[in-house]
Amino acid sequence: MESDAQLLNAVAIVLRKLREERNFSQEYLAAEADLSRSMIDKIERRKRLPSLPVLIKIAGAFGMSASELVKRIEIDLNK
Amino acid sequence: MESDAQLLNAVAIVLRKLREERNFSQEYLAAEADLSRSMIDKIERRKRLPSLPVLIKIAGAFGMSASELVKRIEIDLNK
DNA sequence: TTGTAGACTAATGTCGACG
DNA sequence: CCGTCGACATTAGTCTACA
Repeated sequence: MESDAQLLNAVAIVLRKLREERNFSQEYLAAEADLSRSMIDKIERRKRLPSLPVLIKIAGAFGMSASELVKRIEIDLNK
Repeated sequence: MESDAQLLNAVAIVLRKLREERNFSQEYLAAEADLSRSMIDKIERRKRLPSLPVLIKIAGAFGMSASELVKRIEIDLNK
């Protein structure tokens, strides 16, 4: 099953890293991405996996493309 | 909302194109990606948007990375 | 500012069937 | 081989509240 746990982990780590690099609060990021803070929080705590539209929104909030964001997740997955 | 309809459309088009390029049947692709044929069918007919794990599985079945697959979707979105 | 959680709605994904 | 669909289970995502 290639373990969703690993994926949850990678997404959480990448998201938090990007957010902290930019000194974004969860609330600010949520507003920029047009998401609830609850969602950001849950992704970072590995309680939820973002859907494709959410990935795109988050990538947009970070000023990058969704494929770039996914690439970072894949890189983290292979560690 | 950046319209989910456009996204549904782009994903459907990219998936079908890749599948037909490789002469994969829906059933074969579903087996390779460890998904139901129903899911492949629904994505191609814009009834469902794939989640991140599903995107990764489909990309794997096509022998490409998820970021590469997402990139193709983004390219199609910008047309 | 973040972690946590409950209750809820919406969407995803499966199985099985039929044409 | 594909389009379609209903019933169902699972997961994503929101809102609210509290430490």
